[in-house]
Order: sequence, then C-alpha cells, then structure tokens
Amino acid sequence: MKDYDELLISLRRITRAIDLYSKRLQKNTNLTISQLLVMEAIVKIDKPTPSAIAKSILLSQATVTNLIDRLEKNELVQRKRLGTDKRTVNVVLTESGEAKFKEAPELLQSGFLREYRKLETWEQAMLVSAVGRVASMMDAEDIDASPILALGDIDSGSAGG
Amino acid sequence: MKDYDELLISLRRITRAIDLYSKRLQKNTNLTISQLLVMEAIVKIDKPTPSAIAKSILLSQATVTNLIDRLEKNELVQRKRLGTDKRTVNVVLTESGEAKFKEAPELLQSGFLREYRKLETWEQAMLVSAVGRVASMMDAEDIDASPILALGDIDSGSAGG
DNA sequence: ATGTAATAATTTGAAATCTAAATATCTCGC
DNA sequence: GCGAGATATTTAGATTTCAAATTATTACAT
Repeated sequence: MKDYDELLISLRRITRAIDLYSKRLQKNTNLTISQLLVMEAIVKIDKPTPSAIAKSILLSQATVTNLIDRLEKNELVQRKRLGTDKRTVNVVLTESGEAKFKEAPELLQSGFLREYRKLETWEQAMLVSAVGRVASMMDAEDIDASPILALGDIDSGSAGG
Repeated sequence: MKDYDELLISLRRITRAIDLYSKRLQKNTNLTISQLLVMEAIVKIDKPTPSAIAKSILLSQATVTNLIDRLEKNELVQRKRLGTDKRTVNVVLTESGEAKFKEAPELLQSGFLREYRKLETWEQAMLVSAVGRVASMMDAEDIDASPILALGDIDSGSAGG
C-alpha cells in the first residue's frame, strides 16, 4: 500500500469516467468531448488556427489536426487559408457544424453536474481549488525527468526530451 | 463561460499530465503506467486472471488482454492455464518481469509526489477527499443515460438517449 | 537574390482504451 | 451424452493522444 494509492485510484476513476462519457457521446451524437472542445474553441477564439486551438484546449497540434480531420470528414468544420501567410490554416464551422454545436450536450456528465450544482457555493469552491491544486502539482515543469533516467539508463547516453 | 469551466480545465490538465508521464516512462523504461499497474496487480492479487486484474485496476477486460499481450511480447509476463477450468488464464511474472518490476518507477510523477509529501497531513487528507468526491460524482451510475427508461419504461420504446 | 533558420501544419507510428462480436469452455438438466 | 445458457478470453474496429519526421512557407542575413 503506497501513500498515494487512494489518490491514484480516484484519478483513474475520473479519467475513466470522462473517457466513457466521451464514448457514450460519440455513440449518441457522433461527437466526442475532444471534438466538441475543438468546436467550442473555434467559436471562442479570434483566429482559430490549429495551433491556437491546440493551445487553448491543452492538446498537441498533432492531436488537433487529427480531430479537425475527423470533423472535416463529417462536414462540421472547414479548413481555409485566408491570411497572407499561406502556412496558417483557419478553421471555421460549417452551417451544419453550427447547428450541431448549438444543440451539443455538456462536456461533463449530467449526473455529475446535477450533484455538483447541488453543493453549497463554498463546497464547490473547495473542490475546484483542490482539483486545481492537484493539477498544478501534476503538470509543473519536469525537473524530475532525469531521476527516472537514472534508474535504468546509467551507462548509455542521456536521451534528452 | 460555464460554471464548470475551471474544473474541466483542471481535469484536462491532470489527465494530460498523467498521459505524458506515461509516455515518458515508456520511452525510458519501455513500460507505461497501465503496464505497471498490470504487473502490480499480478503481484498483489491471489489468482491473477485477466478479469481479476481488470477489476482491480479499473480497466475493461479487453484492455487488460491488450496490455498482457504487450507484456508477454516483451517477456515480462506469461500466460498459463493452471486450474481445472481451462477458460481461465493465470498471468505470472517472468524472472525478467520481476526484476523489472522491482526497479520500476513510481506511478505518479516524482515532482508531484515531492510536492504532495511536503504537505501537512490534513492537507493531504483534504486533497484526497476532494478528488475522491469528484470521482464518486463522476462515475456514479448513470441514471441519466436513459432518463426515459428510468421513468418506468412506460411504452418500452425509444431507448437511444 | 540566395541560402539558412524558424514557424505552421501534416503525416507517421505506436499505445491505450472502449464496445461488440467471436471463440472456447464449462455447468446443468434431461 | 447432448444441447442451452453462462463465463472467460480474445479479436475487431474505432478514437484519442503523443513525439518525431516531413512538407510548405516565411523571415532574415549576407
């Protein structure tokens, strides 16, 4: 039993629940959470290029390209080269994309939201703050990338990140 | 701006951090978090069958099969049909699997663990409790997956939600 | 102008993960 | 002993996700 076992399990429960919800959405609406996030970013951001979208929803550019591919195949978004810089791509919602986006479901399980909204304000704030704190501790800059190398890689050269 | 935006972002940061850490582990040790979890389960569980492992680490059976495939290919585990029931498979660590498992890294980023372990006991408990609460709210049984049925399936028709 | 470096996007390759369907085996009743 | 239904596992197919390698274009220095 490690001192972080319980936390680990809770985190796995959360990520799994999110994944399952995403898959359920896909089955019902043919859109996953990630795809919806991309569409939301397109609406929100000023000039929604793949890289800007990636930054705004915390995904790599490659992943966003992939998601846009799928959305484009389903004719919900369209790529356009608009500016003078021909490298940059602007992504826009199609008409059917806008329609679909308007009636899109929430990005978190409605069961969760129902419970969450029942909480007192201070309780909500407490949860938000705790989860935010864990997030900060988790994605803090990786000074610890090297200690791992030290475990199995002592003799060969360091594989830089 | 939705009332759960901040929470959503924190959750995404967490899942991403975990995913990136898993990929970094793979690069350095040729093992992902999930693979390590499977090995840990094999050590911990009495009769580690794929289904028992799946239940213990909160993954589907199919996923565990997949992970065992990979571990077996790398000769870290072995499938054995031991009992009288020839449907069940027992998974055991090979010698090299045991060796690798012994020197395996932690399942959470060492940076996170360092910070976490600096906290006062009550603070740790608070985080664990908060994250656990979110997990419970998230993976609670989805009564809202089929609200129509929940009302008493009056005309046993439309199932799709 | 010409070549090198930087930037934007895409492609490629690998892994994790799920559901649903297929396969193999077991148990029970007759 | 045989067939029906249950149980354990695997296979198939889809999506997400990343890093690294490629491709296309721009910016800058000479």
